[in-house]
Amino acid sequence: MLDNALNKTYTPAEVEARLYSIWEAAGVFAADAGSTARPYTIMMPPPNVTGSLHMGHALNHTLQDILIRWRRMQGRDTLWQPGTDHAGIATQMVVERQMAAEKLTRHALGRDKFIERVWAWKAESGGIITRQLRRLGASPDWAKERFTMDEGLNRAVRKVFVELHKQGLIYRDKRLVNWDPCLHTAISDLEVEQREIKGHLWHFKYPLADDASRFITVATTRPETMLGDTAVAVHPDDDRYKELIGRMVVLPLVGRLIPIIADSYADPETGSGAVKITPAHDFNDFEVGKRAGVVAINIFDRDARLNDAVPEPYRGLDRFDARKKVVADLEALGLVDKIEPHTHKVPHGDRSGVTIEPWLTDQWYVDAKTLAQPAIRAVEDGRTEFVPKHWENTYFEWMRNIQPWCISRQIWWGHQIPAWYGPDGVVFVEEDEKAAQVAALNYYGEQCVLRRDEDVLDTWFSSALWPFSTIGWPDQTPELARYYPGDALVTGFDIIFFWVARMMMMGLHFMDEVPFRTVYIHALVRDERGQKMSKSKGNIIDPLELADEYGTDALRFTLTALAAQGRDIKLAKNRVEGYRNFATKLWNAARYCQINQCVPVLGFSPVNLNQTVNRWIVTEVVRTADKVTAALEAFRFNEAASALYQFTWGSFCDWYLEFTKPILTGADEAAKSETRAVTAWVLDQLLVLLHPVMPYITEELWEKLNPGGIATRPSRLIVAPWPVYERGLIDEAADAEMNWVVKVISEVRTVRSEMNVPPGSQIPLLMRDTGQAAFAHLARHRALILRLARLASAEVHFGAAPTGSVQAVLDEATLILPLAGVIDLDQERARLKKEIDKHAVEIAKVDKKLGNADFIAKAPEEVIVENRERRAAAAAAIVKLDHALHMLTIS
RNA sequence: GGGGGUGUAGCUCAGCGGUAGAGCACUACGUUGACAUCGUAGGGGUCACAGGUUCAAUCCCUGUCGCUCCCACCA
Repeated sequence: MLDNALNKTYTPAEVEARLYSIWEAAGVFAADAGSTARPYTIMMPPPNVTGSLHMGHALNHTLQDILIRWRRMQGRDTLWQPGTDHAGIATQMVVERQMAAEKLTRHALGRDKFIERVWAWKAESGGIITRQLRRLGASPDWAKERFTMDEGLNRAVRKVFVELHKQGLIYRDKRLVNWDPCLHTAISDLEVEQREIKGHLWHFKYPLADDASRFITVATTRPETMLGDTAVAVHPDDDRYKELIGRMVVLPLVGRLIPIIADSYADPETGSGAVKITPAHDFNDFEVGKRAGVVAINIFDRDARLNDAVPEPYRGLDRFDARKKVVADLEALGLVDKIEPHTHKVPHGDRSGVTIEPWLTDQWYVDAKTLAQPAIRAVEDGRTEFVPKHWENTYFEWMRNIQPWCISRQIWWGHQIPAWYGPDGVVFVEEDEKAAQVAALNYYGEQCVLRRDEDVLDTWFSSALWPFSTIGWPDQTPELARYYPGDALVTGFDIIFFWVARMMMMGLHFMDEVPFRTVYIHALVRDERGQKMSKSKGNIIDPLELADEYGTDALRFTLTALAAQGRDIKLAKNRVEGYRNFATKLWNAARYCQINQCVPVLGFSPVNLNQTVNRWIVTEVVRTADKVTAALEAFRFNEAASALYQFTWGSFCDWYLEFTKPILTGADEAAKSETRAVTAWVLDQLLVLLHPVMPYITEELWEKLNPGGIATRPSRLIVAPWPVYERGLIDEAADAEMNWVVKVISEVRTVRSEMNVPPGSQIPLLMRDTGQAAFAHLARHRALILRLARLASAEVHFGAAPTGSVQAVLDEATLILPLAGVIDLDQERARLKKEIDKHAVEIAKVDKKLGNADFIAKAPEEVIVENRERRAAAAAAIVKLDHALHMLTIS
């Protein structure tokens, strides 16, 4: 028993590591495919192997863990599938940066050696993030941990690629891509971010070929691209230029003759109304060029330096140097019409941060448009639901306008594309080289050397398969049958397009069923001023530092309490501090219970209780459990947290534990033992309800408060059953009685404060004998009434034969209070008069408005007269008056 | 240009047809035998603004303004 005595405070650091390893060793996180229980599945968004835990992860995984722990306690067979993502570009960058310090480049090392090195790095550092998730208390099925590049997932990726290719849903195409000149790879539209840049708009004059004295003026923000111009476009209806359509201009600096073409893309209202066309380096121009049948001239190399397609003086120049030179040279020729300051959005690579160039290359694409159709319908039909609902708009908007998805990347770290080229460039897409050889043999009729495509797939390609690839697909495993589709997906809105949409497409295509029923989109965590946390702003709050300082449970509770739907989370440190205090409060309540020998009683059931206060707290427990369960079902995490907080601190600590003190120190042994048993029971229920949010402190208390072990009480809270109560436990009468008590107490307090009763002195509180037969149960409430009086520093005199129901007695108490002879009636009258005068004008209006002149006019006098004996009536009248005034202000 | 979100106490935010809520901060008093405190009470709000629907609007509708996010585009 002594071993389990609670220290004065809770020390998180001590218990967290110990309890986590106990849980993990006990295997309670593991899903059980052989179980008969209903499964509940959450696919963890795999964090990048390069990652370290930030506040977004902390929120994301806390919420998932709450759901998983809660469902586990409900008896569901939970699978929380963990894993990490190989994060192609990000990881490659990390390793290359490391190598740069050793003056090494990946090209010097060679592909195989480089990849070896990345694997070595992964082996060394890849576990950081999962260790950090453990510290958060996350309880996924670690034994099933996967990596997007492990063998099983590789196989799934290859199979998906090959099948989609055979179905014509993956194809190779030459078109403009977003080229990252720093990373030397194409990236998808989603990996491009537009940044506002203060630049210039240069207006150049292009002379007409057949009349060098006439010019057509074009404007550009990227002067260097003029070296690749192959046309000038004007609007077909633009009268200024109609006669020029079909004539040629001489492209300055280059000398190339290029046509003036008509295309409605040219906006007569913008600039000069004429626009230069550079098909190889602008997405719009590419389309215009295609329509007009003009050639596309590529003027950049992969570093975005000018290549040999431009005149000699510009060759090899960086694009920005070339820009300066082009402007200077045109200026020298007098061909610069004007230069205006111009602010515009410029595409940047989200990883490299450099300006992206549209560049003409061969890449692999997914026909997203086709795959999107079933994915759109699934959400329309409600087979998958977003919470909050409005994110469905975002999803639809993007899916309905979806563009081909460029999936090839010119990097080394990732899933190498399973495509092999024959000597003549014919491509064979197969799951492995052997199959490709067979296909080639069939095609050529002889063995030949095949060259594998060097590119790798976009990281998100493999993540898109996560919901089924991790549980066995393409094999038909029991896990695949049991855990697909998942129940909930918990993620941030920033990856709805990157990940959620693509899982929907792939899941529906290959599994013929949505990958998850509900997508819960949570908010972004910002700093306390509402700024996005970022390294460059230096406003990052490290979740693990907070966990060190205040305890993991306090951090988890904070995030939960702030996770309201529809608003970003502004995280302030003092919130965490507040919830640390909450943990301390809980700890001390438990300590109080222990000191008072409130220990769980074998076979105890909270029915047939004698003490009102006990029936009341049981009622509160049931209501709180209902609220928490309903809140979790609706993903309203903050409501769950708030119900738990209010119950724990308000109902349990402030009211129940205070009210029962007189009982516990009193002489009524039956009442005492009942109260002890109920107190212990309530605390147990509370620990159960709090466990999903605050797993550590609750588990620790569960253990400490159960020294002997009770057969019916699970030894570990993590596997304790989530409560389902009998409706009969709700006792409305007890609830009403307690409300009366509370009301009386507040009445006494009000009187005290209004009468300026000096501290320490007492108000006599008389309990009038109603003259009826004594009720036995009044005696039961004696302690309660005494407690009430003590709280109010009142003195209680029981009549010779206390009678009536508790409520009746308390009712009498309110009536008798003012008769104690301490109230200064003149003072009271003046106070009321002042109150009424203050609202005289309004009263008159109310009077008219309500046609209730009689009551209002007489109210003051009557109220005061009545009040000489019944202060409560006066209070009621004031309330009525206030109500009337309120109605008035509305009208 | 298109689409969201949001505007409630000094701060951070809940609530969302029926007399305005919490935490923190502030003030006063009380507490050191569960509580690195805790308790009780208090001050503090035309619920952004203007219309509309309703017996009744912070809540629903329309519009305006502010802040913010996403997507597209600006030669």
